[in-house]
Amino acid sequence: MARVPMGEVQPSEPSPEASEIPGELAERIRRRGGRATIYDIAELAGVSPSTVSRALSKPGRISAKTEARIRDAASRLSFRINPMARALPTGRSQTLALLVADITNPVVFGIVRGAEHEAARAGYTLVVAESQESGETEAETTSRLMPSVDGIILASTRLSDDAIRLTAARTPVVLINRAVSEVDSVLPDVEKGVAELLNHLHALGHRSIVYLAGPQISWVSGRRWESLLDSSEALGMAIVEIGPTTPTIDGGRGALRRVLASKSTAAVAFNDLIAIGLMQAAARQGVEIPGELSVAGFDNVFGSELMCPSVTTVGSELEQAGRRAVRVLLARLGGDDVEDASELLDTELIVRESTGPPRDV
Amino acid sequence: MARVPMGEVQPSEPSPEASEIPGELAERIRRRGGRATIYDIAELAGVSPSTVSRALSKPGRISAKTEARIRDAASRLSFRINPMARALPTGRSQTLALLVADITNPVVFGIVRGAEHEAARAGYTLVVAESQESGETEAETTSRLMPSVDGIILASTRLSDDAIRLTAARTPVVLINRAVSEVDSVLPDVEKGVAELLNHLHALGHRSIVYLAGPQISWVSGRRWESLLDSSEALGMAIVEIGPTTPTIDGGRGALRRVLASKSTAAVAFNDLIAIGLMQAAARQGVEIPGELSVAGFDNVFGSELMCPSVTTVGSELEQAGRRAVRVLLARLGGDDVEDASELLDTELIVRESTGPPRDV
DNA sequence: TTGTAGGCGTTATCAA
DNA sequence: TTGATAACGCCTACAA
Repeated sequence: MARVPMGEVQPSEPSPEASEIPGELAERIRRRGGRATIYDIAELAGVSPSTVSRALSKPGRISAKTEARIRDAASRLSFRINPMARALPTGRSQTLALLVADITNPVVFGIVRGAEHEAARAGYTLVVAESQESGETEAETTSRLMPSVDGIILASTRLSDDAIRLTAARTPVVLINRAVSEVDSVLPDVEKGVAELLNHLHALGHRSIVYLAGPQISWVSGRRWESLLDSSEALGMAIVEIGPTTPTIDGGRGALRRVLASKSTAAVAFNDLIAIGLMQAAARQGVEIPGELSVAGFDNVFGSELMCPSVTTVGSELEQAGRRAVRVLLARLGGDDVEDASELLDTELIVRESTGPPRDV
Repeated sequence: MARVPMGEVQPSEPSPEASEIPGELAERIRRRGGRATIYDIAELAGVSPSTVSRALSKPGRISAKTEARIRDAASRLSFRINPMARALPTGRSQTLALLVADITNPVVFGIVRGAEHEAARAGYTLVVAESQESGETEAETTSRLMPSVDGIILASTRLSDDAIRLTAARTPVVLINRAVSEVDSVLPDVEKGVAELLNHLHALGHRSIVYLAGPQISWVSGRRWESLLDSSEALGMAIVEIGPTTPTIDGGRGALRRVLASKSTAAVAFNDLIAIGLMQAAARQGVEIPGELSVAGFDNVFGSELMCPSVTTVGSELEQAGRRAVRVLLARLGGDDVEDASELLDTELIVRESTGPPRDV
């Protein structure tokens, strides 16, 4: 805080004790837009640029005194390392990409938040991009992003297994909600939640179920169907799959007729959005829920609780999925062992108002 | 598609007609991880690297024939420019940052989507980060991101005017939902929507209103309050402001008691989330909505329509806000005139079920 | 522990 | 129109 009066010191002779920056240096930095480089620090601290580089990037491999002097100089110049300049020799941008099918789908909020926080915690930056449910857009976006990120997280990807393996061969990839051999993935324990759901429906008295599938290309939709099939067989319930459906509220709205046509007493939708749409259409047509039709969804999305009746759903740990995907990616990048990559994320049934006993039982 | 049989041509002599790559070159590229550089293209096309650079970055300033040859070579090597390498001399990363207070707040979905699409359309990458409603985190994130982006969009920022001006002085900044002199911003036409809302409430018979404010630091909350004040004065209605409240469902839940204590017949919440929380708390306490209390929110967030009763709200063009913020930023970067930056985004009242005539009128 | 020198892939300046 | 050549800011052998 003590300011040295101008002119009392020779500005040309930098004195490490004074909190003042030689005019010439200051001028040079100013002209450069205020951004100091390691050369400036080196000059101010009276060492070589490489020493500065070492001090800043791998602390400890340098004499404590020198390091302190360098840190001091760096902060006096409010130095911020230039990520691009660092990325050039290292090939590392400290950036991760997260690709989602639809940014406005509430399912991704949790994933994005978890991933962003975990990335920031590790000093990484997260780029979020949207494929709009299109494999083509996704492929394009992926290859556009690839050169500038160190790794990619594919959430609910619409790519083919081969396409995924191909990009995984060029850059580290972690999948969320999709399994492909040889590629890391973060998966929910679908079986558990589905079993809970079907037990619930069975206990209510339902014996026939219709599964309203998501997009044809959706791997999760397939998984959920398989699980439902297993569970319903075990319980001796009838089940049919109809679809595919766009995984949006609109998609759900358009599917009511086919659902009713199945004469099932309960409908399980691929996700909450579809379930909500289905319920809205039902309300409009005077179909009582859950009296005439029980409805359940997946994901425990924001809004499923607000809906009336509120939506019974199989929730999973979205935020956790995002966090773990980043951790797995960083572990790969660091050459570390990939943690519990194969461990499934917990999943659980959340019973709300959209499921109840079938009227005619 | 016609493949030249191996060995029929001298691999050392690249022939532009053949779709084949000299072994030595291919080998070098392979060793580098498959990523070709402009040097590789230069070699393959028989020109100098600088010519390649020109051909690829500013098409037209080169002979058509040479350019074609270069493009051909580039695609044969499936060349992708290295963004970091380009960023070094130009100082441009082709990346924009979008800072939001809370990623899981549905208000931001639209903004993020609009911004992401507009950015992608212009060949830019969008980085999304969250400040978690904290000015400190926001300042830190901003300065962390600053060196690696060409511009920053601050949506619902929690920074002080001075802090904003300071960062705007170092890097292009566009504000969404916040006005600060000398800084570009994208703003909604608050007055219009608020006037519509108060006219609606007045017509229903309400004469006393309570405004449940958002965070103290929220500029929008202040703007909304000012507007409400203006409109209610004009209509001769009583109005009081209470708060501040966390702009979440939980925040709204906790505010019911104070709202009821005001004895107003209608509550206007800072945003839909607060309105929803308020309504949930009311339902739990048996307070009938809209019979005993009318409730309205802002933003027309996903979920406000699902809630029951569904929420009357003042909606604004979120996606449009994101798009325009990016456009303004890019215009600044390009030195172009900033378009309709001062033009306000439309805002409109969406009447739903949470507002109705007060019971005792 | 520190400094020297060369390279990362691109753009930009200046000649040719 | 094209080609050398020198940045851009940092990292990293290698040498001292």
